[in-house]
Amino acid sequence: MVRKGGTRERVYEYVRKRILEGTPPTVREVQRELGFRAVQSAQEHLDALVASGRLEKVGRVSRGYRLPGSIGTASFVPLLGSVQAGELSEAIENLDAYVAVDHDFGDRRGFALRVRGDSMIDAGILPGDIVIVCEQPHAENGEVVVALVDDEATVKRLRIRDGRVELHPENRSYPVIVPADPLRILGRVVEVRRYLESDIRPV
Amino acid sequence: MVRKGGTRERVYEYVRKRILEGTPPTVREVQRELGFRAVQSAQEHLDALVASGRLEKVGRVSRGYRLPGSIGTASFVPLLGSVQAGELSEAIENLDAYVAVDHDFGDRRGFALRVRGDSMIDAGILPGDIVIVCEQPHAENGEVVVALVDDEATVKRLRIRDGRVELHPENRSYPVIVPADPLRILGRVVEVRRYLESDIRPV
DNA sequence: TACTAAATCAGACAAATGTCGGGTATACTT
DNA sequence: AAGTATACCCGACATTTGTCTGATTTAGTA
Repeated sequence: MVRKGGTRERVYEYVRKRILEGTPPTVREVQRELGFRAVQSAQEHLDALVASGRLEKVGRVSRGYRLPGSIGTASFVPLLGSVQAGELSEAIENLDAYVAVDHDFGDRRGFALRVRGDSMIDAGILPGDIVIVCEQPHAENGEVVVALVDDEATVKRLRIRDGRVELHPENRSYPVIVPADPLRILGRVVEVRRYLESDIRPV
Repeated sequence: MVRKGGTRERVYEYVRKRILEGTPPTVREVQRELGFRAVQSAQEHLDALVASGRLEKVGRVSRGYRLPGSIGTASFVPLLGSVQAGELSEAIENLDAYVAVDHDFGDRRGFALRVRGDSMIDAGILPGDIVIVCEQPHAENGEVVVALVDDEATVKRLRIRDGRVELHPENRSYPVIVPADPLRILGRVVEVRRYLESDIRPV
């Protein structure tokens, strides 16, 4: 036996690579890749990897191996061109473009929004950028949020001064917004993206 | 038969949903979901969807349905904390963090790099931002590139003036870099990202 | 009505696939 | 020497899965 200690690692590396590529391998594909003459050899390595928590397994279905903790399972969130009034759900329903995210939204939903205007340019958020948003009705002081102002979604930094809620643009040319009505927050921005060349490819 | 015209669409929606969730369905899973009493019913819808180009199929393996054009098949690129000298390949080998991208790199490889310094701040690239890079040895005038300067990777905009190559920061506090030796370009920046809260989750 | 095309169903087969019981060899421990 | 754990192998079985042939139903049309 020339290489013994490294076999387990090679199995893991191969499975991980296949999962990240989008197609978890079958047990026999692992067997062939590693050169085992018995299925059981691959199976035992996989079992051991699952037992040690480095892999997870969903039922006894084919290609059922995953990376733990939903890691590596990129999800897609809908890209909304614009959001108006309270039609967030409807806007999400009708959209046909998605962007891949590796963010974990937990119980909440996520969506993406294309930024209009340069009111956040000093925060490095340029017109045309895409923000990834975690849908939630509340946010804390200092967080960048998507809020409804005049029935249109806008990206601003939330400030709370003396118990009063303000929306601060990060551009000296724009005024601070002090909402008269209770502010409707659509979500909190968790990521900013800029595609420098290719368009977003609709999924 | 109450709903007939919509069945094809329902099959497509289901398959797409499953693919985006990371696990393409088997033919019989489609059958069960749609309530068909025959496998063939699901099979024919799938064949039709493939024939019309709305789905793609890889060989006669299980769970072999994909969205066309590698769309929806998010891949992961390695996140490099720093790149020095010519050790790009080695740096990629050793990394343990990945970020999900929906960019299509074609034949080329992609990687991600954390930006140091504020030399590109006027281009909306802040310190700590992550750039997604398409590995390529050449770039065109005006493109943002990752290049080796003093054996360290740096992000700058490439300018070609009178046949001379220059690296322009987008921050008036920094000088234009005019490389003495032939410039070594690691790749072209195709995307800029900023995670506002959570750390990158290692994959 | 007769014809046609599409959709669905019925049944089946071969290959792929997950799983299991038991065997062999090696290294290490007691 | 005996025991034990690990890694690997052999053969096999039941499901799952992709695929095929043919029949039935339904809707539309000449």
